[in-house]
Formats: sequence, structure tokens, C-alpha cells
Amino acid sequence: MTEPSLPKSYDSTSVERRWYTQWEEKGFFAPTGDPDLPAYCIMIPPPNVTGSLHMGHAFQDTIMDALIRRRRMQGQRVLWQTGTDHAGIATQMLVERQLEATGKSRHDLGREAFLERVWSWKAHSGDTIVRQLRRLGASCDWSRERFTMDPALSHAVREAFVRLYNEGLIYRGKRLVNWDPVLQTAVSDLEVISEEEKGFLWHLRYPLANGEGFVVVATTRPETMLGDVAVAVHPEDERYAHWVGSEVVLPLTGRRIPVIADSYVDPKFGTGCVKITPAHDFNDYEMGQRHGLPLINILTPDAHIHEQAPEAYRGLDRFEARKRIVEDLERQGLLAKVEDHRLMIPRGDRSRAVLEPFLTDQWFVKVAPLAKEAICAVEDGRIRFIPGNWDKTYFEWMRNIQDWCISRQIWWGHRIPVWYGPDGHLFVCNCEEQVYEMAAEHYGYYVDLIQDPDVLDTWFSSALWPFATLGWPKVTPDLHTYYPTDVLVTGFDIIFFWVARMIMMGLKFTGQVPFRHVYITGLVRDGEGNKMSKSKGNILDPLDLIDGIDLETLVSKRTREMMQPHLAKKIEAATRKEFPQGITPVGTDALRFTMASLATQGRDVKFDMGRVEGYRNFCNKLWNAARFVLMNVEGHGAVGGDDAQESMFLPDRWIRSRLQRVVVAMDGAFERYRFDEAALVIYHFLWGEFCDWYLELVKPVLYDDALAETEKSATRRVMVETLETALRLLHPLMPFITEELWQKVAPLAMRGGETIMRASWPQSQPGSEDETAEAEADFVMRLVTLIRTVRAEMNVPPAKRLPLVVVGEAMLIESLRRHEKLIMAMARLESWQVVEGVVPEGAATGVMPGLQVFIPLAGVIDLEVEEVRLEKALQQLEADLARVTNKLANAGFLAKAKEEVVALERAKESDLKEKRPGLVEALARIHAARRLT
RNA sequence: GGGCGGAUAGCUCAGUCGGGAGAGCAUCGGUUUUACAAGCCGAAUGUCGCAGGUUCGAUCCCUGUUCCGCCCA
Repeated sequence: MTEPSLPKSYDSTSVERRWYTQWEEKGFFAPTGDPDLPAYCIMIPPPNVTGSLHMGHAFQDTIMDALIRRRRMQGQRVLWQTGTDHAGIATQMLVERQLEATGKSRHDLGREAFLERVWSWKAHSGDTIVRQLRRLGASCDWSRERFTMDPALSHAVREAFVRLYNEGLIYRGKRLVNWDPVLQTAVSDLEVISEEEKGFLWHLRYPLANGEGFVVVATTRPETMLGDVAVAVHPEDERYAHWVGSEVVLPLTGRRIPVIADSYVDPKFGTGCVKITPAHDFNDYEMGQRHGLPLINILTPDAHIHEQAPEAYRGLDRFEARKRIVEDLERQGLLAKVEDHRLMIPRGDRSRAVLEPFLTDQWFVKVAPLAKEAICAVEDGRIRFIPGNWDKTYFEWMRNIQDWCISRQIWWGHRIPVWYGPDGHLFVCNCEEQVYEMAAEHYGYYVDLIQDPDVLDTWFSSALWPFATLGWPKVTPDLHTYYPTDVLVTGFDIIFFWVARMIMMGLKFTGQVPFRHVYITGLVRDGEGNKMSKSKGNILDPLDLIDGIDLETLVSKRTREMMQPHLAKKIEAATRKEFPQGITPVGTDALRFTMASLATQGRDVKFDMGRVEGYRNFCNKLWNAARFVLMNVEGHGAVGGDDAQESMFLPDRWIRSRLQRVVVAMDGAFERYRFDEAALVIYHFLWGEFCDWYLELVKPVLYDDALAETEKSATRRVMVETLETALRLLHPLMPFITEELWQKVAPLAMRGGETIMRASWPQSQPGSEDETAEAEADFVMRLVTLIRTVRAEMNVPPAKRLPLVVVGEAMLIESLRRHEKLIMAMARLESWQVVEGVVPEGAATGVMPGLQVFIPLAGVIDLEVEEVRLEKALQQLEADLARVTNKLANAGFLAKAKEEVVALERAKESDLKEKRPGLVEALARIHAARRLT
């Protein structure tokens, strides 16, 4: 053994920094690989340029990187396309907030100056998230990083718009849309978050025009009554049938409006009469269309009462107006009653403002024809969701899809490529220079044009990401090589926003699906199962896990910039309770491995700190295993040798066979996107088999001075080769530690190469499993475990060497003899001998099928303890035996169960029957001995 | 109201050809054994939500049911 060339424990920090820089500098992330093999491509879901890395990114990026790294090792040309999203509303809000701090609004600056400011913000702060992404070890090709506002992508966006417009798939129209009165822009229905909140149900009396009483309507939004155009009842509601066709006088306005019948009305809700306000409610809008009712808008874009409303309320904020209207109705005796009521309040996902259905001119994409194709692509299997059930969610939405409002009344984004002539004539063009020519052609002379002030929904450009980043609309070699991409990895929360829209746009513009597989990850939640959010103060920053963070910093980080400062105390207490010591650094590899092991089929992932720590320990375990291997291989000359010299040493044969199975299992797990399985398989192999058994089994050989160096060299070779292969298998999940160790281990395994990233992925060799060795090793391990168990249960100190006496079948005795050196070392035996018939007095007994072991402990043994132990074992055995015997006595079972199942049960039975006498005898001896004492 | 998912060891979760259930963490006992105490050795632990059904046999398939969660209206 030589001096270790590695420090005693793994220090993730220094290793990670060093390797990532080297990889990137040497261009290892760029696609190379075999042009004859199919290329492999993943498009990163571009994170918001305003964002910072959260656990969801860590989760998804780990998976993408693992897929990418494995394929790269398999020799394919691999492209992981990276970049960021301009995140229209979010970014604009952020920069506006900074402006506010200087006492200015964006309007003070003007559009151009404001946009300059956003760009300069992006230049200085926009790279936070991509720097963080590097910390995760993400091997994306940074040389091709894109931003959704890059000129090339903007061009693609305009081109897409123009094409859709020319095909009649984009139109402009006055529609009821979700309006954010704070941001003063339309948003799409997906950007609305509806949550149940407390409110009231007001019952209002509307006098009948004929003076014969009142219609009582129930409403959650009394202020909208100013825009009422009808009262509706259910056509089969007998209570109100006689009113249908008559009129009521709308209070506060004096307007006469009809009572109509429509089956949309729920007779059981409220009074069964509802007021109809088509300009301020989506359902009422529909009903208004059905009945040809007028639209009366009562609100301004900032949700104040419109100047065409009754004078008393003009200019009031919507909530103030509500109060005043209710008061006025009450004063007039028109308020029948008020009930507490829970209702769904729509809020903007960015601003959290209560949204208004609002009548405005907007641009829409007619999605029905696009959706049809997109449904098809999933139905016929061109695109597959993993786990499979997500296609139901997708179908559900796609089949009920509404036209997509794509215009936003903000400044930061892709400007809609539409210009208006002096007479309002529309020119749609992907190029500002050309549009003037178009206009000149139209009018016969040059005119001034005004571009539409709106920008496009951010998701419109995101929808083009998979092909726009590859050069579309140009037909580029990249597009040809990498498109369709292989898999999209993303969360279920954006299936509608993004996945569906990419599929629609991809099919529309390229005629092909944008990706073949969609791997949907669960949502990372905190240990309690709560969604991580800033306001809850339960965010875990992946970098804080990697680098560690002390408690005080963590507390201040979580309570800083709180929207609701009163929660700070609670968050602080919870944080101190959950992380009394802060967070100790675990390193990127441990975090990634945790993410992989959590990547099960479920839709929620509760983040488990215990798990990360366990995998940090795994890193250290691996580190030390490598240390041990290096100590025993370095400086022993060449460990090579050809296959003819293969070791016949059982542990060598066994570990090689096991490794083969691991290679197969890893491939299977990756192909099925079962990263949890891949993690478990390699973890169990390295820790449970390689470290716990193999490395212990080789010690008696390596440390045996009586053996010649040549006898040890085959084992040294198997040891280092197995580790080297396992490192390659682990690399996609743990890139850093594997690289660090591989650099030292690979040369000793006769394997060259600049980086493990480009080393070849281990290939399974069918038929190379060694079942004989596995069975034999299994016997050795079971015997050793048996002896250890007996020792432990009889409280024999582990270090004490013991004599062993065995009774059993000749074949098993022979096996024991063959591997006595291993067994004696592993079980800490001093000697062993076979006896026939006469067993030692006062010995602790262990039984396995065909073999009984006795540890003579005369005088030392606690008979009572031994008796209890044996009785328990016998009881267990009897129970098992009874179960098996019953089964085998069952005619139905014998007749109908599969042969191998029956055979298995028979084998179980004979094993148990073989074991039984040993236990019975041992017990009898104990009983006899106890009678003597 | 519609759609989807979950309920398995104290905790977090695996368990698709239906043949008496596993891992990690935590727990308990032993242990400075020559790579690793972030370790080693050993142990304990489950009416697999509830009730029916199909089957020789159900954690797994079917029906119903309770609870929890998500999405949509």
C-alpha cells in the first residue's frame, strides 16, 4: 500500500470550480461526436432573464444535463441549447420599480429611453441566472446562448406573425379580455389566477316596469349594475316564467331592461335571477351575444367608473363605487339582503391585481385549427408525454382551447409588426423598411405610418424557441441536424403556457413536432409539502445547499424584501427551527443526485434535507473508496494484462458480473427516464456491493504478504477497472466528483482521454454475467452475515476472533473450505472445523439451509438470551413454513399457478425444511443446558 | 360540477408481467477493524386508506367509499 494521493475527505468546493471552468474553456460543451450517429438535442426552457435559480431549475436542469452527458458519452452529436427569456411583464415591472425608487415613471422617460434602460439592466444583471446555471454543472453550449429578444429571434417572431396573419390565423378584434387595471394591459386567460376569497352576495331589488313589484337579483359585484342590460332567469323556472318578456327599471340609471330566459342561469344560485352585464362578465358576454343585447362599458382602463355612467359615480374607483352604489340602493330600499359568500377572484399572475373582464381591441391567434394538428401529434404518438398520463391534461385543455390574446399594452417585448396608414389601413410586414414600400404601393405615394404600439405576449416568442434558436425561418444545417429535438424537460405548470404552444407553432411552421418526448417533472415543494414561495419564506436556494449558508444569513435572506413584513417573525421562527445550524455545504453532485433520486413519477416532490445529506455522505464514501483503490494500485506497476489472465478469484468474478448487470440497469433506467432508479442502482452498487463487500473481500488478498505480487495484480486490475466503469456510469448524475476521480483512476485502468465527459459510456456485454460466481459469492455473504448476526446478538465484541464449528452438507462445507480465507477474515474467525453429530456445549447457533454454525461460548453465553433468540427464529420459520405448505397443499394453486412460481414455492419449502431441524436441535440443547444450571 | 393525481415503516418515497413488501433518513445495540465516525457491524419496524368483487392467490386488476392535493369551469 502506498501513501494516499487524495485528501481524506471530499471537498466539493474546490473540485467544482476547477472543473467547470476547464470544461467550458476547452469547449467540451459544444457538439462534436459521430456524424453518422443521430444527433441529440434538448432545448432548455429559457429561464426568465430577471430570475434567479430555484429548486425547480435545479431539478429540471439536473435531468437535462444527465440526459445530455450520457448521450455525449455515447458518442452522439449533442446540443443542449441554452438561453434566456425576455419575460415581458416581469422585466418591465422590475425596471419600473427601480425607476419608481428614483421618483419617475416609465412615462416620464418615454418609450425609447425606457427600453434603453431595460437593455442596460439586462446587460448588467441579466446574467445572474446563467451564472447560477453553471454552478449546477450544466453542460449546455454557451457559445450558442440565445435571448428571446435577439435580432434573429425577433425576426423569427415577426415572420411567424406575418405568416399567421396572412393565413387568417391572427386577427384583431374588440373582445372581452382579462384586463389588468394596474399594469393596464390585457393578459391571456392562462395568466389569470383564480382563487377563492371572502366576499358578499348582494340581493338587489329591481322594480318591474309595470309597477307590480320587484325582481330580486343576486350579485357578487353590485357596481357592475350600471352596465346591466337585462335580467335573466332559467326558462323552466316556474317562479319567474310570468316575468319573462316584461321589463324592469334599472335602479340608479332609470334604464328599462328586459327580463329574458336563458338556460345558463342556475335556478338554485342566489334568487335564481341574475343581472346581465355583457361588458363586464364573460358569461354575460356570451349570453349577450345569444340574445343580441348591447354592451355597456362602465369602466376606464384603470378601473374607475367611466364618464358615461351616471354622474354620481363618475371617476370613482371600482371598489369605492361598489360601496356607494350599495349605500344608495339601500337608501332607496332596493337592497334586499347581504350574505357572506366565498367566490373566485381572478388576479393577475404578475401584479396580483384583481382583473376585470374588459372590452378592448386586441390581437388574437385563432387556435382551433392549430390545436387540431397539435392534438393529432400526441394522439398518433409523434409526441409522447412521460409520465404518460399528462396527455390527458393536454387533451383536456386543447379540446377546450380559446383563442389566444397575444397583444400586451406594455413596452418591453416584440413590437407587433403592424403599421397603420393615415386612413387606418393595416400593413403587416416582417421588416420596417419594406412596410413603407408596401404602403407606397398601396396608396401610390409614400406616407407616414404608425406602428401598432402593443407588444406580443412573451409566450408567443417562447413558442418559437425550439426552431427559432436553430435559425428558422432560414433553413439552416442546424435546423436540419437538431430539429425535431429529442426531449423537452419541464414542469406540468407550463404544459398549457408553453408546451402546447410550442407544439402548435412547431407543427405550423416546420411541419414537424418540436420534440419527441415531453418529460414532465414534479413540482419541488418544501419538507412540509408547501409550494416554495418568497411570501411564505420557505424558499430553498439551490446554491445555499451547494455552498452552505449560516443561520443568520439564511434568516435575513428569507425575511428581506417581504411583501408582507408582518410574516417575518413567523418565517424567522420557522427557519430557526428547521435549520438550527444553518445549512452545511453538500456540493453540486449531492444536490444533483438528490434531484435524480426524487425524480419519480409523482407530481409533487417534497424536498428532503436528510436525503441530500445522505448523498453528500455518498460522495465522501465514493471518494474514500477511490482513495483505497488508488492506494492499492498506484505504484504497483502495470495492472494491465489481457483477458487470458482473467482472475479466477471469486470476488473479482462476482463484482464484474454485478457491474454488467448495473450497466444494463442504468441503460434501462435512462431510457425510461427513471432517474430515481438510475440513482438507486448505482448507489447500491457502489456502496452496498463495491464498498461493503468487494473492497472488504479483496483485503485478505491484497494484505497477504505470503502471496506473490503477480497473484494480486489481477485483483488490482479488476478493482480499478470496476471503479473506472462505475465512475463513467455515475458521471451524468455526478459530473464533478467523477471527473476528479476519473482523472486519477482512468490511467491506471489503461484508459486515456482528456475528460470523463468524452469518455465512452459503458456498454453492456450480453452473456457476460457469471451466475456461478454470483451464487457462490451469495453463499459466502450469507454465511458471513449469519455469523455476524449471531455474534452481534450474543454481544460478542466485533474485534474478538472466534472459533467456528460447522455441521452441514458436503457441498456447502466444500464451498466454505474454498473461500475460508475470505470468510474467516470477514466474519473475524480464529479457526473453523467441521464436526459430525457431536456439537459443542453452550454454543450460540446459527442456521441456514443445509448448514449450521456454532460459536462455542461456553461459560460466556447467556442461555436465556440464546433461547429467546432461537425461539423467535423458530417461530418465524414455522410461520413461513405453514404458509408455504398450505399453498402447496392447495390444488387450485398447483393447477393454475405458473410452473416457475410453483417451483419457487417448493424450493422455499425445502429450504425451510432443511433449516428447521437445526433450530429445533439447537433449542433442545439450550433447554437441556438450562435444566442443568 | 368536470378532469387528474396521491393515500405503503416514525419521516421522505420506490414497488406494471398479480405469487406474503423495499431504500434513504431517523431509532436502538455494538464498534476508533489497517479507504471512510459524513464510517463499520447488527437489530427493530408495516391490518400496503376503508369496504366489496374477480382470482388458487390482490399493495398491484375491477367497483364503491373516505380523506388530501392539483388543474379547469
